[in-house]
Amino acid sequence: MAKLPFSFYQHEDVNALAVGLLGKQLFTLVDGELTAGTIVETEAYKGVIDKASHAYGGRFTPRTKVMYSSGGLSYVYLCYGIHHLFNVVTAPQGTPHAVLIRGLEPLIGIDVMLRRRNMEVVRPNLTAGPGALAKAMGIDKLLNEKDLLGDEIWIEDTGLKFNEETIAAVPRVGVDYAEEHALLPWRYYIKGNPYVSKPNR
DNA sequence: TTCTCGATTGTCT
DNA sequence: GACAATCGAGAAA
Repeated sequence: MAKLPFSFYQHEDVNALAVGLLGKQLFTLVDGELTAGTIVETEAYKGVIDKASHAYGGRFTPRTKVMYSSGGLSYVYLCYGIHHLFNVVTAPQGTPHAVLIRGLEPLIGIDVMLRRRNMEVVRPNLTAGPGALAKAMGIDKLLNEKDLLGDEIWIEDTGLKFNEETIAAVPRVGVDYAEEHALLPWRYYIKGNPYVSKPNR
């Protein structure tokens, strides 16, 4: 087991990176409690040319500035005033690409995840969906702008590989406002995995 | 300063 | 299947 190196996050091709993150393991150490899970669903957000991205058109604000940093940082933000969503910042400095983690298969600290989610038994909705998994992993805005090579939140390579035919590429969720970009198949997931989120609507 | 609305989820009908 | 919850970023003034 080894943390993904700095170089992993520097690729310009955010779509390839979103696929590459599938099967990797996301760890958090929050309040002394270790949790981890396998990434089974991601979405690519392609910087300034992507209408669904917060950095579309080169928008540079206090919130989005972390996306312009060199890859390998976390980008956590609050959505709908309720849910924290966790992104991996990618690409070299100046290119605001990011990958949203949407689905996670629990591995370590499942009891901790259940407590954080106020659940009794493990069901797929424990960590299926970006808001749900962030809560289960203890991710909130305090984990924004963290170095993914640090000891609070990081990603490890397990050597797990998937055949191309087990990876689905479909349009992203919840970005209808992005017009023609809403149709781009930049959502990736492991076919058949129960921890893949269900599109609402 | 004020106003609008969202990369969602859980609950109720 | 419809809808409320809830708050801060971003834009306009």
